[in-house]
Amino acid sequence: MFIPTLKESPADSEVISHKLMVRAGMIRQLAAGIYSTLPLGLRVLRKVEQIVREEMNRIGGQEVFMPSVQPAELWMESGRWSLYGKELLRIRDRHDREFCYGPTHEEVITDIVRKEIKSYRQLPALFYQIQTKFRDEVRPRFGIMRGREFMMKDAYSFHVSEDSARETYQDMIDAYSNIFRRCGLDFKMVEADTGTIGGHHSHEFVVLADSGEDAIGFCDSCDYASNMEKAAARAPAPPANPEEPAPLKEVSTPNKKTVEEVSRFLGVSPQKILKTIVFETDAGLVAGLVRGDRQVNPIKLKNLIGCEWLHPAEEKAIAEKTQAPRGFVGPVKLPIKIYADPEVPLPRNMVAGANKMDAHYTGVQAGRDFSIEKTGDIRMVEEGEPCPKCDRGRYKIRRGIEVGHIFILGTKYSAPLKAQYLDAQGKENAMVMGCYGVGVGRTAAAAIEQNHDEKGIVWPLPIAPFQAVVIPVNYAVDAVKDASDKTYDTLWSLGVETLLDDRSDRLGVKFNDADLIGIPLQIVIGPKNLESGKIEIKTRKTNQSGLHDFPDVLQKIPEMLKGL
RNA sequence: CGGGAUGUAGCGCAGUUUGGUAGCGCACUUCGUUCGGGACGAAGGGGCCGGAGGUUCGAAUCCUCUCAUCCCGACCA
Repeated sequence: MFIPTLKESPADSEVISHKLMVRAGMIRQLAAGIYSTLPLGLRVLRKVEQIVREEMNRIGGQEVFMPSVQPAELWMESGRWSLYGKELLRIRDRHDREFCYGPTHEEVITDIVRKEIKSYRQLPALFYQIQTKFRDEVRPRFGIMRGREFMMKDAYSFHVSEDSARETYQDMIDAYSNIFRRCGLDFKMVEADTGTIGGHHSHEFVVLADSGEDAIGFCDSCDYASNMEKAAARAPAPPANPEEPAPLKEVSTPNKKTVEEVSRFLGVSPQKILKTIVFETDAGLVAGLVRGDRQVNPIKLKNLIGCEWLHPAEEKAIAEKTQAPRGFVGPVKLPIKIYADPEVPLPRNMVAGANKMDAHYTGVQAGRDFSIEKTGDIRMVEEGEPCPKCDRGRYKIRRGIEVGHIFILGTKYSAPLKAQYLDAQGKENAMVMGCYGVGVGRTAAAAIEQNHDEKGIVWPLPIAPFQAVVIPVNYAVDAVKDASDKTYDTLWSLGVETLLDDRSDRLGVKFNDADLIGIPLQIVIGPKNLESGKIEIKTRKTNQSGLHDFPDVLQKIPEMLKGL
């Protein structure tokens, strides 16, 4: 088998899974975020795929295979042709017709279903596929973990009702839990924002790893867990001793722009300063107001406003509306809508920018000095703060790799694409949809992140490319060759996927490569042990080895594997 | 898309400051000796120094442009 291992990691790799996949001869890079999968790597992907298939089939999923190249019209119909942005790789054919390389397949599956499924009697329906997707990521990185082209399982369900969708959603939760458990992963299911896919109910499956790109918050006491995009803050308790309202007063704060500078200059704690961040949105400029020691969570803010998009406003746009440079913006007499965190309107005297250069107000009171358009949780939560769900828990914040994401979409696609069914009363309704993704390559990479040591990969048995590797000490010695070949053949006949290292390299090379590619069981066959009828069996994970009778032990190997 | 860095043999790198026609380690080929944890010796093969243009008698080296890749940030199922 072609397994081009490397002693040194390529210079352009950063995370451990990327280094090890390249070193183990699983993948090679072709362009930024685009990888070829070599034989060993493919065997792992196929293992993950097979587990996914089994779990999808178990809950009634039917496998399909949809085109990777999709016509623009379909995307225009759903509205995403203009919404999706540069991440969508757009291409033209020879007739100058527009297409895209599919980043996901809601449009295509919905097109199939709207044409073929007409009656409530045909619902619910659940389809899935395992396909290569392309998303033209701004910055691909971390090897196969954040590639532009990647293998993904995507599933789509169609229902007559929200309740029905929720049933399938629950099935998916079970299936996904099985998938990631079977892949040997330590994962968490967390509440998530729906992002550009849309919908209103969503969970991510996240593998805890320091190299992960997602931050997640979870309770150290109950089962609450959420992506930091969404992690809820517990409603603030009103202060025990409300402060006597002080008059609004302007104070000079020359060149004090940051919360920290103002806090030090005026001798007030950051908690008593109002942080005013101006955002540009499709609904115009808005201000997000949080306590000085907090951070605005733009996604929560966007959801509170109910707008399509939002980003921090340019200095120029701020100046036009407020006559104040950044750092001196405040809510008092601010001519734009104010959205505030619940910590803001508590009865306290606050400090805020005076909307003019080098000045702040003290004694600011929400309600009296400015009015709030809408109050809601719009801040980032922090490590150690109280859990929003239970009374005892505290937030923990960790990084993780998103390996699965499930959504209830509602009618976001079925309505514009007119995927309708006739109900029992003969009335037309839009189907309720759900969609469910698993990053296949990312799951394999995540498994490496969680299962490796200084020598290389330590594959969990279910996704190991092979279960055993036969290492002849010297394949040129007839007795060793015969015993090795016999072991190899016997193991395959016993259903053990086995690799035979028949290279003429020195033993050390073979051992090191075997450790690197992480096959769970190493079977070492050498002339000395063979003379006394023994072979050596070593487990990769524990590095423990023992001598066993040859060939009798071969029959016991399937049993030994079960114990791993 | 902003900031930073790097492109020299299959891989990892030196050489660039101070211009003189390319080197080291690993890998590869051949021979010999080795052979239970990345062997040793000898002899070899392989690079128009990312690309284009310019300066110069002469450019891997200096200048301009360009492309690629990586890192940080912004963004993101």
